[in-house]
Amino acid sequence: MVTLEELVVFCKIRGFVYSSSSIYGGLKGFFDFGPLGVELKNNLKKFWWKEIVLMRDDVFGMDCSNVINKDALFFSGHQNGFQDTFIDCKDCKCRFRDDELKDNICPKCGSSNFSEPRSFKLMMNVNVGPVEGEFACLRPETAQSMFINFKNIMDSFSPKLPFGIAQIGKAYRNEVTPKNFIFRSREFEQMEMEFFVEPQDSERFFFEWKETRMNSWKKIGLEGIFRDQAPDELAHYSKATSDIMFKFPHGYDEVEGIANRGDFDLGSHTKAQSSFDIKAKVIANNKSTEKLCYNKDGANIIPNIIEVSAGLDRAFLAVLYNSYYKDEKRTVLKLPHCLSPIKAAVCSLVKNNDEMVNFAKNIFCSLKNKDILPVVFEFGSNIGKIYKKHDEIGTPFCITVDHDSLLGDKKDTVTVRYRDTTEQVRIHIADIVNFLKENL
RNA sequence: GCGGGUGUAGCUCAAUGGUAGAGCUCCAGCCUUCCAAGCUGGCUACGUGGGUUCGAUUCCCAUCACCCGCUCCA
Repeated sequence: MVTLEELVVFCKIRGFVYSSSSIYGGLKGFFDFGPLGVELKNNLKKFWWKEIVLMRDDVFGMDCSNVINKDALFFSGHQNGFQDTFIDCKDCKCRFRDDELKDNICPKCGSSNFSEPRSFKLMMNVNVGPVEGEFACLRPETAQSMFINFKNIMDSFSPKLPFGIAQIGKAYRNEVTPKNFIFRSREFEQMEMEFFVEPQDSERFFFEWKETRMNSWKKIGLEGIFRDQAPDELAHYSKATSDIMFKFPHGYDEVEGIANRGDFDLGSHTKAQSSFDIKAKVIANNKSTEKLCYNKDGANIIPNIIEVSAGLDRAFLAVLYNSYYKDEKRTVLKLPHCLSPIKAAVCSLVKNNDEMVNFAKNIFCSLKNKDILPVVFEFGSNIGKIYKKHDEIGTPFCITVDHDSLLGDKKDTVTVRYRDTTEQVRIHIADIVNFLKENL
């Protein structure tokens, strides 16, 4: 199997992922997606959006701002949970939260030789407006903006439970240790859906969504395993969480979490909390301006939430890793066709024949006009090299114009080469578009 | 943030206290009827900043990035 190092090099030389700000030495935990990377990423987003929003009639899509009001993160529990002061013992190198230290003596070694207290802020603050000072945060997850838009969706669409709100977007966390390439970074993209249900239905929908999500990944060739979180590792909001894990160079790891969040989120962000029977432990809220409830048979209830939350960058890495195939002869990225960054390459067998090159160029233009995209035009001095390159980046089909295409009984035909088998078939140029539409 | 390791071309790797070589890739040209062919020519590197030294890619320090381990991962 391919190692992470090889995959990082592959991503760089083939234009999938570069480290951010690389000509200035890079920036830890940040990455730039290249021309092929952005196509693959967009294809993953398209696939998810179709599964979660377009093919259902009970999920509303949104695209919320990346900057979020600090109050939202205070009442969500993030502000308190993710800001700590740490002190390091210089003698035994252990780290303690400042509230763990009594009498300035290290519990491990008894030393009192400590570093200065250092504040760890796991959320990224951002200065909003021209006056200096911290006024807002970059969101640490896309979820909160969907919870706090609950009332807006209710007002605009009057949906009946159960229904969902979905969003794809960037989130930011000051991870202490970004690692494993794009697996853990400080700016990342999430694909999240919050599904609002009646409280008594929450367990049923939790299990239903687990199955739905696992099956969805299978459609793009990812075989995952579940890992149910133990009670003591659950996040502060969660009643139950199950992770879907895929194989990575560093082992199986989490790409998506399915969580039963109970009434924590709407309970946290609603006003008039005491007028509801909120089961979760929430912070008393005196700032929210709206009741986030649902009228069921004349009674106002707080809906429960089942969350499906996937890491797009992690899915990207999982797809690359699990599609990467290498033997003595060639490297092939066996991507599902719907994810391939380039759908087809139109090639001229040789480049010192203007008629052949122009013939191929015309096919290339016609494919573009028929919306077969992205498609590229190739005329090198060695057709084998062109095939090799497109095998590596996962292009499903190479369409090649040769001498037979120009005259004789095979005039106006081309060869189509299959990425996965290297087999070729000869088809008439009038059939290319249909062939691709049927096979992509 | 701590401890350990690493840093020479796009990639893989050499050499050297006296300003660096190769293979592959890439670009241009010639040639070529299908899976990294050949020939000719060409571009490109000592992570960054200081220090020691007549002179540093080489020694020292710092910094940045990457890897391993710890802490962390809502």
